[in-house]
Amino acid sequence: MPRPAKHHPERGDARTRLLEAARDVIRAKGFAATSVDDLCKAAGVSKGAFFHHFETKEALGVAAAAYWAETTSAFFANAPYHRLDDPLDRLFGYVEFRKTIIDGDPAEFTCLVGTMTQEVYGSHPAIRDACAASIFGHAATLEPDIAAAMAARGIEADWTPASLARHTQAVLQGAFILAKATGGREDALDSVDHLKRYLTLLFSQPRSKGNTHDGR
Amino acid sequence: MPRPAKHHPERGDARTRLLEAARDVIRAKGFAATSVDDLCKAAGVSKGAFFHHFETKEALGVAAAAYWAETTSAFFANAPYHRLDDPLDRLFGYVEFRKTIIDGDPAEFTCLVGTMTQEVYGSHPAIRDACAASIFGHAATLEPDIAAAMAARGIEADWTPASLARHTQAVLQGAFILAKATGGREDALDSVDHLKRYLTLLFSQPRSKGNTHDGR
DNA sequence: ACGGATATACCAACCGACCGGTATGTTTCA
DNA sequence: TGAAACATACCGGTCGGTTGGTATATCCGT
Repeated sequence: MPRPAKHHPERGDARTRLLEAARDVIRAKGFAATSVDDLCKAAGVSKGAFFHHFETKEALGVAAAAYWAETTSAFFANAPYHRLDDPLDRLFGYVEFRKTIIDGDPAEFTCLVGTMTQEVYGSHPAIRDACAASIFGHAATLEPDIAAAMAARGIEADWTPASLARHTQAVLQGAFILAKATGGREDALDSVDHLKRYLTLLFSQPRSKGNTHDGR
Repeated sequence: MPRPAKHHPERGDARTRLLEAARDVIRAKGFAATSVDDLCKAAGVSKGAFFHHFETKEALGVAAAAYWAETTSAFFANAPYHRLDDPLDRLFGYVEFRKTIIDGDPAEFTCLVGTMTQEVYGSHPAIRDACAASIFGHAATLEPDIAAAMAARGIEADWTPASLARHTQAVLQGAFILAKATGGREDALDSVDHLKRYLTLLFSQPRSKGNTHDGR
């Protein structure tokens, strides 16, 4: 039985399909509850193919986290808010963009690496590290705008751009948990609104000199 | 449903030991990765005892969430910050108290029901509901102090005490994820500090409606 | 240009261990 | 003595992972 093969491209077809299946199924069921057979069925691939591309299930977890980091960073890099001139506007644009993503089922808008981190941080350090790299790498992309916004407004703070960037991720991850708990999006959106309000207050609260500017 | 009387209360009965084992093991390994045998071994009881007290593993998950709600609510109810006179002081006392708890290994200070929610929200609705009841029940205990603090300072806000209370839980849950990702507590503590700063800014806002933040 | 060696990409069948759960007791105590 | 509180042995199914194989693509000496 000759099967259609197309294997010169660097990344095989089955591998990508497995990674996409992992992204979807693990977000819905969690890493531990997702069996290799689940993944193979979702990807339309045999078990032999799975272990051809990934040494172990753990290795797939690591690759899935890396794939997530790749695809999401491209996704955010192409988002429209980057075209805004003011750094602070871009920061608010990011948060607003995150809000627009929160739609549909939690399995569709929540964070793969956040979910996996919480589940496997103790038992699969390799996956945990790959997830951490994704989370903190994404947070780091916010730092330049935060730093520029602070500089533009002469803000002297007892917090760093890095800590605020990571805090935004904490709020988002926590919002996802609330959304999963209720099954709805409202509490998550409310929490992101609180984050927006925090940013508004932070950047309209001159610590050093009285600078009067528009609140937004 | 009601607890049977203890016949021979030496060292606590098997049911409680299983619940405590569930609290510890599930926080470290997650619900799905924790087997019934794991729980029995950790609790020092036989498998027969497990299924004598819990119909299924899912039923144990529900009971573990309820046990968590019970024990944590007693824990917070006895915390010293409740003795403060001012409602806002009690709110900050709560947050500060949460900070002091963040110590040791993540498995020791993170939230059982937050972890379980994220993992089983899709596959075990009964557990998810029990976890949600614990999370939102705990958040609700903060509402009276928030409302009183708002009233005392004449704050008219576009947010409700309930939404702020839930936001505090979102930040804490998100902070736990950061802690699990890094293995350390610093990012978690930083995030809670941002929450404290947010509360400070919120409650030092001008009390009249003439403030300029549009928050959108 | 061509055949063979080699490597890649995949598949179906299979394996031992372990999973959640059960059947059948034995002990403990009101 | 009866029921609740445990314990032991076991079951069918599923788990992550292995085995042995096939079809195709690429390289290379001739």
